[in-house]
Amino acid sequence: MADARVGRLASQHRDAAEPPPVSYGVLGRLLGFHLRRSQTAVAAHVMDRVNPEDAITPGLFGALEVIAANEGLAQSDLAKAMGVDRSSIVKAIDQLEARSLIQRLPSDRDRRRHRLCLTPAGRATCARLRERFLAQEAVFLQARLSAEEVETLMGLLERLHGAADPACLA
Amino acid sequence: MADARVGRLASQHRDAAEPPPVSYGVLGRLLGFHLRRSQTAVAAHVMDRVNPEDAITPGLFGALEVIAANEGLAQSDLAKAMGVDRSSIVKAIDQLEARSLIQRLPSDRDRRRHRLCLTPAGRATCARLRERFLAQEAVFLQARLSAEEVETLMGLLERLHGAADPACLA
DNA sequence: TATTGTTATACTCTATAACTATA
DNA sequence: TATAGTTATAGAGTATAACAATA
Repeated sequence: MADARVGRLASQHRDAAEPPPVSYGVLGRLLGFHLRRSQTAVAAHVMDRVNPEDAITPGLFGALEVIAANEGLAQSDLAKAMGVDRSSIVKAIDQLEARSLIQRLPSDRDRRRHRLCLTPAGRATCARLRERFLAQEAVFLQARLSAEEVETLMGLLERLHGAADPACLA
Repeated sequence: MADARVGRLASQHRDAAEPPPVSYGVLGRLLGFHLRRSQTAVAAHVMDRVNPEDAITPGLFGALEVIAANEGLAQSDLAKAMGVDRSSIVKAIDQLEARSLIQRLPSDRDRRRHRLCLTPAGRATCARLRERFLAQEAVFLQARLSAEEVETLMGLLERLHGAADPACLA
């Protein structure tokens, strides 16, 4: 998902109106279209500036951050929080563990469960990435929206999906 | 799961709060997170009610709609409009053509190009899907936001990505 | 030389189903 | 029986690189 299209639109071989005035039809009135394009644009911007050092994806950082905010949670809980099947989490956990950012620790209450915990290195990396993601999103957003508009947008999106953060108050 | 018999199993680790109060940490302040969750939620809602009859995806409908709004455009133009590589479009076009919704017609100006055009059936299907997508998005949105808030949201997202519709005025 | 469509290939993300070990 | 983690597998969706035909 590199999406590094910073390249030029080289075709200058025609006269005046080069860019084909393609119409999006009804897509301009479909929220799903705008959501997808916006999500892609933000992810591409952040990935282009965060990835080089850490080779991390937004999804992988999301998992790391949720583990950091809920140390000791089980993989099933993480999957539920991320809105994916528990089988889809395994490889992500594998990657984070292979980088020594997290550990699967045994639970003594229930020997089926793995308690997901950050390593000291994981805590440091997570803290660094957290600032990186916040900072780079800010760069992207500040070029396009006012601070107030960003707040409005966040609030509307939060109401759109149900995955708000009831425990974020703590 | 209808948890009718609470007395038996419910006491282990399900004492007071049934849903694990997982915190999302900083994700709640990251627009990328909210965009992804919202996009997934809208797509799932629409897919669940549009798909059964037509077996179409938002992406496939998007391609169909752009072709409908720009009949005769080339595959490269469609790819550019959709924001993907031209090689990624081929299979989508194949599918739409296999369902007899569109045709690849030869261009007499440039024999490398294929002019993408809808069949009569494609025009009918596109019109039907267009209403379906609009209607089902409306169902989803009306349960969550006011009409004014939807307008605000659309406007903000449109400014977030650059893929606005300059020709949508027509 | 550059562009269009195409193919081969690979990689990511995701889901389903089945397995195991626990509970 | 039900749950937690895992594996195998499959299917979208995307990208890169190379190719033939054409410009």
